[in-house]
Amino acid sequence: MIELSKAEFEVLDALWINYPATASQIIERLSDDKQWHEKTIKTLLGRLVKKGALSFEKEGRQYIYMPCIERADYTLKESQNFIERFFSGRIAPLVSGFAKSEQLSQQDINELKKVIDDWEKNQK
Amino acid sequence: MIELSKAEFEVLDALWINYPATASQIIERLSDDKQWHEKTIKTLLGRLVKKGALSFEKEGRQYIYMPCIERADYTLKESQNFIERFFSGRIAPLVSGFAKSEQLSQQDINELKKVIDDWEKNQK
DNA sequence: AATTATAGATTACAGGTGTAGTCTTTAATT
DNA sequence: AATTAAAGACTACACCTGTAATCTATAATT
Repeated sequence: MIELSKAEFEVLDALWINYPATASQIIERLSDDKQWHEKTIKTLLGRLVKKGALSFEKEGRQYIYMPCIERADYTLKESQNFIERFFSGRIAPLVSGFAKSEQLSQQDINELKKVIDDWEKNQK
Repeated sequence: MIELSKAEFEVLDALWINYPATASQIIERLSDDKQWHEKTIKTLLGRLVKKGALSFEKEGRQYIYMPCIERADYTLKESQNFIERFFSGRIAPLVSGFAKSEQLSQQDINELKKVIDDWEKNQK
């Protein structure tokens, strides 16, 4: 699996919003939340290309970037990894930890119920 | 929050199994799963002390280590952090990702239902 | 008492990461 | 055509991390 650092992930995340996109567009998108220097983002784009998470095509003197991996795939793998490391691979203890510390809203509960519901329908 | 590396967490995790404990006991516990050199584990213990995750008392020429933080607290914070970074702070999309990729067993579902049940009882 | 073994302290070192600055090339502007 | 500006390439550098090896002090053994 491709391993991304936190900062690299955030750059890729900005691309996932809408792609293909140029470096300037990505920099623009990130400028709301982050105080990153343009050069910093360019460095991260380069590292993402090197790691195989992005590809690009030349257009004039700019690059047009495209993700090579899907967000859902990446986050699923990270989630599995996380749950393995901290909860021996079981998901309920994670949710239970949230419940115990009052981190769950009624909306979370409703959404979780729906996930369970859909899962059960799928079993039949 | 105290930030631990993966390796540091695993050492602390071995201490959480049962504490207080000496370095040798921790090394012993880790030897089943890990091929770590004794020196490596000592280094990690030192870093954990420096980060404030462990304390110790001298006993003869050994140290007796104690965790300064609880596992549940640490994993809860890591979980919040994780879910914030990857799922904008919402937990259901994580579970949903597992469901979609057939990562959920009937047991997981049962456990999740119980968590929801307990949560609802607690609301009344 | 002298020697040895062992615990912890200190040092090492390469690769990853956050965070840019400088260099080079080429498109755009004067 | 000459100059400037901007894109990407390359370089930098300190701190973190994994993974130990060496140094130092002291408890244990001969």
